[in-house]
Amino acid sequence: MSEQIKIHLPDGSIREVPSGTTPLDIATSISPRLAAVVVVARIKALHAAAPASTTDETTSEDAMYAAHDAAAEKIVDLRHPLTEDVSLELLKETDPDALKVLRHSAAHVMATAITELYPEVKLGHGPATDSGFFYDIYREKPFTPDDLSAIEQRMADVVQRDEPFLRSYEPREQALADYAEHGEFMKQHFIEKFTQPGEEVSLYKNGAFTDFCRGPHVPSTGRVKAYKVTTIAGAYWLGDEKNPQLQRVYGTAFYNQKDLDAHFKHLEEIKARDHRVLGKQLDLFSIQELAGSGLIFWHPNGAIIRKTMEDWMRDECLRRGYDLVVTPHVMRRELWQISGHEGFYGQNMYAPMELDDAEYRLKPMNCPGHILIYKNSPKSYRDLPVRYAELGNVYRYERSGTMHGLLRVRGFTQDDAHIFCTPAQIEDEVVACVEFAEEVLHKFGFNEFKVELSTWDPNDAKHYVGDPKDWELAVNGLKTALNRKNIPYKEIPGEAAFYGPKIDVKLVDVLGRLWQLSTVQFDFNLPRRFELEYTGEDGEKHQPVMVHRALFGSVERFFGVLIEHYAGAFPLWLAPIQIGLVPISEKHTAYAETVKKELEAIGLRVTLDARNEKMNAKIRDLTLQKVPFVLIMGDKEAEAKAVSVRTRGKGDEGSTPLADFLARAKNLLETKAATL
RNA sequence: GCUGAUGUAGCUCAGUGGUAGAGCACUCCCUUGGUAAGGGAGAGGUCAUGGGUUCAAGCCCCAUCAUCAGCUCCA
Repeated sequence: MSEQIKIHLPDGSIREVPSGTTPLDIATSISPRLAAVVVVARIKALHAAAPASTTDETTSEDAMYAAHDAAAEKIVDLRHPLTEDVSLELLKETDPDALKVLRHSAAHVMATAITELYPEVKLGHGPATDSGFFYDIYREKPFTPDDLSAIEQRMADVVQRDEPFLRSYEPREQALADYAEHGEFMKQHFIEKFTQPGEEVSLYKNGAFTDFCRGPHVPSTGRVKAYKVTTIAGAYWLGDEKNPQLQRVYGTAFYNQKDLDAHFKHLEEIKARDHRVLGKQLDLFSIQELAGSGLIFWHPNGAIIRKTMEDWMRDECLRRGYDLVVTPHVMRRELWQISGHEGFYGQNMYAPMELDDAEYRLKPMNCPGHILIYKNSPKSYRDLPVRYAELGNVYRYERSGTMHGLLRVRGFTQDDAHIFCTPAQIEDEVVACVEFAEEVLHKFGFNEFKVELSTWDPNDAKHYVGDPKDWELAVNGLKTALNRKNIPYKEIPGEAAFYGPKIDVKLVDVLGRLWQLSTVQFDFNLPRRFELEYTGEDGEKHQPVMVHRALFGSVERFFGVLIEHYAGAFPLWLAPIQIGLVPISEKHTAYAETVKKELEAIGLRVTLDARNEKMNAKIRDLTLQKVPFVLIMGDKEAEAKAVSVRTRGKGDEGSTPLADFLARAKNLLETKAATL
């Protein structure tokens, strides 16, 4: 151990220390105060060979456990002995990586509490998540809310004891035997999966609690200062619904109470933006138990927004060279057999219904309908590309537990289009679709998005139609288009539609959440299945290819995301009530009526609150309805033909001539401004 | 579909086996007001649905439906 190693610190200094020195030693040597606040260390080997990448095809489960070890840069315990030249960064509580470590440690603290309270449980795994941590527990009896608070209280004891997290190693066979003896089938599985025979396995021990774990951890349980056990939910062992279900106990943790409070405040904010909550408050839509779950009723306030969105979309399609079509909701079963939907998508379709001697099925997609229109008359290469667009209502069977407000429903409207073109035209058409998608997102106030390219999984070929050569061609077509637009994208194998690969545009909302909406898909299969043709320049018959695209994706889902993005405070052009009029007393109502007429004349939706109420009450009610402009008028305004303007989010702006306000509103309306 | 929780007035929610409650919203009356709630009165409920236990069920038990948090699956 007399060998010296060099430690490079972030300030550029280099320390020469004996091998085996720990980050904690170094922190202490810098300053004892630093040692007290430091939590973990980030190190990077300076000369070592690149870490051996065991295999490229890691499952998500592998990745979950391998993440730390695979990275050239890694996070280690403060007690981790350093044995080679490294760059070392001591992480304080404020580092995001340090927070992850804390949460992982909090999961151990929770597991400690749980095993103390309920010795009969078997442990699964307990990782940190984006917003906290969980631990999967197997126990015959479900945990009750009382159990959760008992667990939380016991955690306080564990924290109080301030037990150090100590790493140790044990022969694999020994660990396996120990776990087998206690019936810890999940731990056995993890050891078998993540370690090799003959290896030593890594264990972490705090007090009497030991867990198979790669770490790293904070120095001791006392560091877990602010935490909460939040909820419990079922989770399948290894994510497979054929396996037994575990109880996943969720919690979250922070280094201090202030951050924990802020976290819950943030959750409150998210809840206040919840489209289901706002949908009720603003009377936008409802779901009726009598009608069935996953089916949306658009109330007047929601329907007027929808109309505005749809009008814009139709106009935009026409402007971009699409033709509008409308196709039926139910079509004969044979059609769905030919298209392949019955075979590849049947699980998601409503059951067939019998009418006369034929069977019909509700449409889950619009493509076959558009194909029939294409086939209805012969096409020449001069006609291509043919672009059919429809706001088509589709119905898909979703399992009962999966519905979620407007975001996951059984009946919805797709702004669907199918482009029939020659192979040579694909690239231009795909580029045009992606540009159109960008325009849609910008128009509705979303400025950030991410692009994914979903390809097939050749190992799972039975879920897809077509042969590998075509798939490769199609994927390359989409890639070329994306590259031409210089759009960065992430490739995701196994996520393609059954008939072809797709480009998914995921938008990022104002809270940074990702939503899957727009999609552009390539399809060579349906043209083949329906024997589509066009006559080429050479007079011969050729087969067109198809591009499917939906930009809102689902009008329902897009609307749901829009509600959350704007927190219900829609820009003027979309707001159901655009202007609220408040006469100060009843004697000003007549003047308000004349103002209302003038505003309506330029196409504004106006509400006049003529109730027998004080103006403050009226202002409050209109404000809670998130009306963009509230115009208040009394004697002064009536005399001067003016209005007193109250702008949403800004408040009182004082009196202004009515003509000026009309010009301002007109401008916002005509430009469809994304804010106010 | 699975695990757990929840379902009471239009909305938000109290109500631990003995005559269904509050606030807001609604209707009427009084009040006629300068930038987020004026005062009073009234009306409104097969306690999700269907069974069961009990002298007695909103409350306890079973089933179904729906919602919520997850899991799984997807626009």
